[in-house]
Amino acid sequence: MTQPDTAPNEPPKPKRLSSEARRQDFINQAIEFFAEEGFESSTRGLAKKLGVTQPLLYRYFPSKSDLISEVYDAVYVKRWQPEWEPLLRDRSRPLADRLNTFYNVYTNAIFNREWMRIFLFSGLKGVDINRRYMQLVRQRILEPILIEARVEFGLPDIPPKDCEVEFVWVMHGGIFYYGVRDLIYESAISTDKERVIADAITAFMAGLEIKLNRPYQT
Amino acid sequence: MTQPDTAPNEPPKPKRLSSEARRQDFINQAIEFFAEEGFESSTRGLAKKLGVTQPLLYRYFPSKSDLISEVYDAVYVKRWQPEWEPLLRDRSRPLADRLNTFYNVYTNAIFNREWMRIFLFSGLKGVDINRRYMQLVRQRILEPILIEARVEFGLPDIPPKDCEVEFVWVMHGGIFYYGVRDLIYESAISTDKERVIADAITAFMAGLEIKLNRPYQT
DNA sequence: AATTTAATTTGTCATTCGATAAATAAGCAA
DNA sequence: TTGCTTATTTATCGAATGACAAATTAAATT
Repeated sequence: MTQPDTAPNEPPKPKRLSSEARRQDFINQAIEFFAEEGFESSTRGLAKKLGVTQPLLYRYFPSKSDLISEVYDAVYVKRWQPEWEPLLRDRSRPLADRLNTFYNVYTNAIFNREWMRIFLFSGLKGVDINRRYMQLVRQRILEPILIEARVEFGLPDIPPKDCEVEFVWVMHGGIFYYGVRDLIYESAISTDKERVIADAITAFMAGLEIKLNRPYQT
Repeated sequence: MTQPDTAPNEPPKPKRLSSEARRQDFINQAIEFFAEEGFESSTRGLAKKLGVTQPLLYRYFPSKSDLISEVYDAVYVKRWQPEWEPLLRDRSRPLADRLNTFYNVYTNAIFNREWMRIFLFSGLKGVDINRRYMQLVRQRILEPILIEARVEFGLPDIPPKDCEVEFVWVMHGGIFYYGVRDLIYESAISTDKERVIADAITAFMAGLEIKLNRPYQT
């Protein structure tokens, strides 16, 4: 159980975390705290959760809103995986397969209580990073899906129409809202996430084929 | 422009609203206020919007949380229309038609900034009325849709399976999330609500037919 | 061990919060 | 008008809030 504090001739293990590591620890716990209590909750409540006094927070963050910005950054930016887009664009596999894989890994990243609640809280606050996230989803996920679909259906490679993007959004939103029901409202019925995703994609692909093959509609 | 205050031999028009009418006016403005600012916002801010002083609120409502309960009631309960369910069950029309009509009138009722924001705020607070609303949607909308679908597809009339309800939830949630994007995130692309709904229902019906005709899957 | 540096706490501030009591103003009935 | 009732404001309480300065403790360095 016990480990030597340090090997011979090595620098002694610091008893404290580095300033940066401690800061990160504060941010991680702040994610949990604000996700549960909302961003209006007090810095004293957070300090209590951290086991420190409230003024200490101001040693690590200039203000409450700076701390909140770091929380946003840790949740929105750092949990986004760049490999998601190439996964969707891998034409060696049928699009339905790619969609199933993608939505399983994507929801593995975002279907947790902290992420979901922070997303909803920040959306209600109307913060800019929320808007940027929605644009990221559109550009890196939804529009690539439409481009891949046109290729798979043998249709000409023209840019997606707005109402087509909207159609992908509805599928995406349906899956997303399943996560909201599961993790926020705790009212999901089936917890078989893979099955829910597979069914949503089946309907989406069927609907998309109908939709894309009606060129006379705007 | 000017009107006589009262006709002869009629009781004089009261210069003040009745106590109950004033109370209702306060509730209606409180809906706007809390929808925009969140339930954590101060009673002083609300009083300012009402053009009265803050202690006056305590003449009409015993406490802030009582006022909030009245807001919930006005939004969740009083805006629910009982005729929605019979509309879905009207077998003289094809189910896809009924779904289109229903989702157009349903979204007319709930796709407004106040309703949406109050729903999201209360969901994050985990209040009981939110849970009850989700059950209402399931029992009065989603399960009836599944029953009607089985009839239309000529399938035996057995109770809906959980994963089937989940499938309807995903369609419902996709449409709902379109409203969230439009009214909360203000990131909706197309504002042609009817079209978005029609496309969602096309995909849903196609997917549902596939799903219900695979009896060997649980 | 002595000294320096960084981490943390104590104490406190001005402001804002929900709520109450008492004073005032406005409408109504006689 | 006069008196009564209700509506509204003024003044205030205690608690909680974000933030700051100074004092204290603990670790690291010499």
